Amino acid sequence: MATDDLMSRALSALDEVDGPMSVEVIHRLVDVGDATEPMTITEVADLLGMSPHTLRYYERVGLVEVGRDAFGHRSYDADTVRRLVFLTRMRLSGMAMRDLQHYVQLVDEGEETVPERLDMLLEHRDTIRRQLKELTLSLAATEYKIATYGGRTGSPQDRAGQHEQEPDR
Amino acid sequence: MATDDLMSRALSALDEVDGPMSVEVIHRLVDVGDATEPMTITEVADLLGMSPHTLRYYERVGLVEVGRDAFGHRSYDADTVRRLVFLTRMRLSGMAMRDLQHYVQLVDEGEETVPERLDMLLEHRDTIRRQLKELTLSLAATEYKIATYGGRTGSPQDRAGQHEQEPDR
DNA sequence: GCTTGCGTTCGAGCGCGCTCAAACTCCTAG
DNA sequence: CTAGGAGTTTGAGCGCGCTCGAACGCAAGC
Repeated sequence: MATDDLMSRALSALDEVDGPMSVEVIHRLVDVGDATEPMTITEVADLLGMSPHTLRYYERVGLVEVGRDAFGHRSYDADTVRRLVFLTRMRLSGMAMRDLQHYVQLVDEGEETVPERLDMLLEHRDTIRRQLKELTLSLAATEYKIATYGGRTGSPQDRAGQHEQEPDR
Repeated sequence: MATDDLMSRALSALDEVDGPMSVEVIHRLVDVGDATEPMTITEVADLLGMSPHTLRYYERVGLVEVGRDAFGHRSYDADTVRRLVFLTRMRLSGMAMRDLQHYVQLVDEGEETVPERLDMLLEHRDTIRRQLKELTLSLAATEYKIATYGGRTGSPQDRAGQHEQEPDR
């Protein structure tokens, strides 16, 4: 999955984020750069864990419009950064570029598209939930196999159910 | 993510799977076709939610060896199916084909590669855990935006924290 | 005997999401 | 004055994981 790419990049930056899912965390997701100075492309790239190349690409395909400063360099204002944070979140959870393009098009069309946007979000929420299920199953399978190999999983139910039946083949 | 592809296929089949993560569930993951008759390619494809094309492709790249019956048709025995179930689980959780190829090569090399296999699994377990974190964040962001749009999320903390600050832009 | 269906092999093609190279502009520091 | 560094545009290229088409084989049913 190309999502995988994005994901793996984002994951490295995630290691220290732990603790409870709180409103505060959600705000970190949504309110980056709240009423702050415009940012350069590399600053935004660093913030989002992506390359300037990718940011230009997102602009090219119409996901964001970005202003220029006096030198012709891109200047990302707070709103644009917020949108990019949102888009990155959606990408990370597997929403296709195609769908994101559709979504921002709806946004540009105005308030009467809110219901359709809502539908997209609801559907995507379900997709994420299913992904969570799948991943949880994969995690269980992985830990199961780790257990059959006799490894310390570091998980709660560590040494449970090793009845030696040749892990692989 | 190409993983996305596989995932989305698998997800549709997942809708009815609910309830607690139990040993029973894990066994469903690992012990499909326990000591049963060999299966045809389409049977296995249906079981795994993938196409016969993809199964042939997996064989081509060396992930499995598959015997033939009297007609030259592929015949998947229980061990092979088990391996495919495992491989599919790993793919679904984002392990690269390259890594899976390496893994099965290690399996073929024998018992002395168990430590390296274990390392791979431990690392992959961590990857899955990070993905779960990421997805959880994305889910929160999605639900937050749904809330700002005034939609019923169907989630516990539905109408919490709508302070109207234009969802998008 | 001929069609239908399910399988085979082989190589090529494709969609996605980036990723990069080349040639260029502009500003700043030494 | 020159060199370095950060940015720009455009179009092309790439890696991944399938996915497909074409030509063929074999068996069962009408």
